[in-house]
Order: sequence, then C-alpha cells, then structure tokens
Amino acid sequence: MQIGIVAKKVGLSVDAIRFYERNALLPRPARTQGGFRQYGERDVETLAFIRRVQGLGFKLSEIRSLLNLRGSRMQPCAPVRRRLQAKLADVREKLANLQKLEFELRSALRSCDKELRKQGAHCPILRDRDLQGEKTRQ
Amino acid sequence: MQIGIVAKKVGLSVDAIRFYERNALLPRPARTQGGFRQYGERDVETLAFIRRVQGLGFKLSEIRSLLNLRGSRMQPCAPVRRRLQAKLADVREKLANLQKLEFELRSALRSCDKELRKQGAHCPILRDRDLQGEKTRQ
DNA sequence: ATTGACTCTGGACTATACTCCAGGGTGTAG
DNA sequence: CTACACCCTGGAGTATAGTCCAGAGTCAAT
Repeated sequence: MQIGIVAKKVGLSVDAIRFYERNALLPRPARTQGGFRQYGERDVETLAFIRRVQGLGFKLSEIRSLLNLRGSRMQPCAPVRRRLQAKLADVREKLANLQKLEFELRSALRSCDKELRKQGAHCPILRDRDLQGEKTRQ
Repeated sequence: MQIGIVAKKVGLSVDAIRFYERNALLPRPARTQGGFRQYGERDVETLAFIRRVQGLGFKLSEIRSLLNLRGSRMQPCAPVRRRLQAKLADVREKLANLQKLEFELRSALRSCDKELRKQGAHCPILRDRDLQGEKTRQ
C-alpha cells in the first residue's frame, strides 16, 4: 500500500503520516526501488491506534511511550492503567478550572445585565478599579 | 514609574509588559531622555484590566478589542455582554468535550480493570482492531 | 514514450503568550 | 567618579501538531 491509500484508510493526511514517522511514532517502512513508502496492515493498525488514544487526550509524546508498551510482547495492562488514571486526573483538573471559569463568566454577565437594566452608561467589566487581590504570576 | 515597578505592582514580568506594548495592548508610554519607559496609574489600571479579563479566558487578540471598547468614552455594555456570552458558549463547549473525554477515559479504565481481574495477559487498550467508525479529519 | 496522478525531501510556516539573551546604555547613591 | 541596579533593542527560543511548498522523481496505463 502506498501512503495515500493508507492516509485515506485511517483518515489522516499524508503529511501527518510522514510527520509521525519522523517523530518515531510509526516505524519507517520498506521502500520501493524508487523510494516510495510501502505499508502493510500492521501500519494501518498502528495509525488507527494512534488516532484512538489521541482521542483519549494523549499527546504524541505520550502516545510514543504507549506504543512502546504495545510493542512489548506481553502487553502489560497495569502501566497503561496508570497512564489512563493520570490522564483522567488531569482531565478532571481541567474540568474544575473550566467550571470555575464558567462561574466567573456568569457572574460577569450578571453584572452586565444589572447595569443594562438600570440603563447604566458604563460597563462594569470595562470599568477600572478592582485590582485588588489577584494572584501574581512570576 | 519605571517598568520594573509597574511589573511588580501588577504581577507581570517586565518582558510581558514590553510584549503587550509591541502587540498594541498597552499604549507606548513617554520616555525619559535616556529612553526609559515612564508609566502612570492609567497604565497600571490597563494592565490590571488585561489580567482580569485574561482570567476570564480571553486571549490577547480578544482583549485588544475589549480595550478599544474601553477606550471609547461611553463604554457600552452591550458589546461586552455579547463577547462574554460567546466566551461562555465556547467554555461550555469545551466543558462538554472534556466531559465526554472523561467518560471515555473511565470506560477505558474499566476495560483495563476487567482484564486485570481475570488475569488477562494482554491489555485491551493496546490491542489492535477496533478501528471502526471514527470520524475522519481532513 | 508520454501523460497524469502520485510521491519524495527539506525546510518554512501557523497560532499562542510569552521568556531569555547579548551587548550595550542609564539613573542614582555615595 | 564609580558602582550597581536597572533599562534598552532585536532576535531567537519554547511547546504542540501538524500544514504547505517547491522542485524533482516515480508509477501505471496508454
């Protein structure tokens, strides 16, 4: 199979596949005389795997390490489980942050609405002041 | 006030402040003979504003447009409200995606656990197959 | 042998929000 | 006058996950 076919099969761009090869996510395949990459079913599976775990929120560097586990003959579930759990933890952290953000946006909206109801001319969000007590970034 | 003082006051780095100036978030200030930037309270307020709305999840390009509204004398609340609402909408979309992700991670974990309970040797996540019905990216 | 579709490489480019650096100048206290 | 802390500029670098490109070569069919 040449790269374009594989790309179509797994729903990736040709460029993405070459990119994965350069970044050691996909083994470099055999080549034809002329230098065209030749892929087999195994490669299609690897690419599908990549897409699957990417859909679970893993980044490419993490996927690389997952692929190493996959390469080992015994396929130990425990380390995968550990990674899934870590990922779940940071998804939950992100969720908490976004929820806080949602809350703050809603407050901001409410204060806008209050101002609009009393025909106020100046927006409470745009107003200066309120610069107390925010945490610093280094 | 020179830049270092302002930086300390608002909790930003000197570099960040210069970066904002280059990117038209902060007006370029007066300079001393020798070329040092001289800031006033107004600038401190602007920077505090930037931090505040950045905390609401706005990116710098969006903040720039917010700052324009703020510059106009009448400070109309309505356009700000519109932006807050749009931002709220995409926060909610992100939340939904993350929640879906959380769900998927939990399923993955469950399937790992099941395998581990029955002493299975090969991880269901690492297994190939299962490449049906995923949406394509262009 | 020619056409047309496909592929090759290396490198530049995208967005985001900064940080870090060298090499040099400035401000002020003593 | 000298030391020392601070400031200046322009440019490069960070991470992420690719995309896009030119210029050249290849494959299969006719």
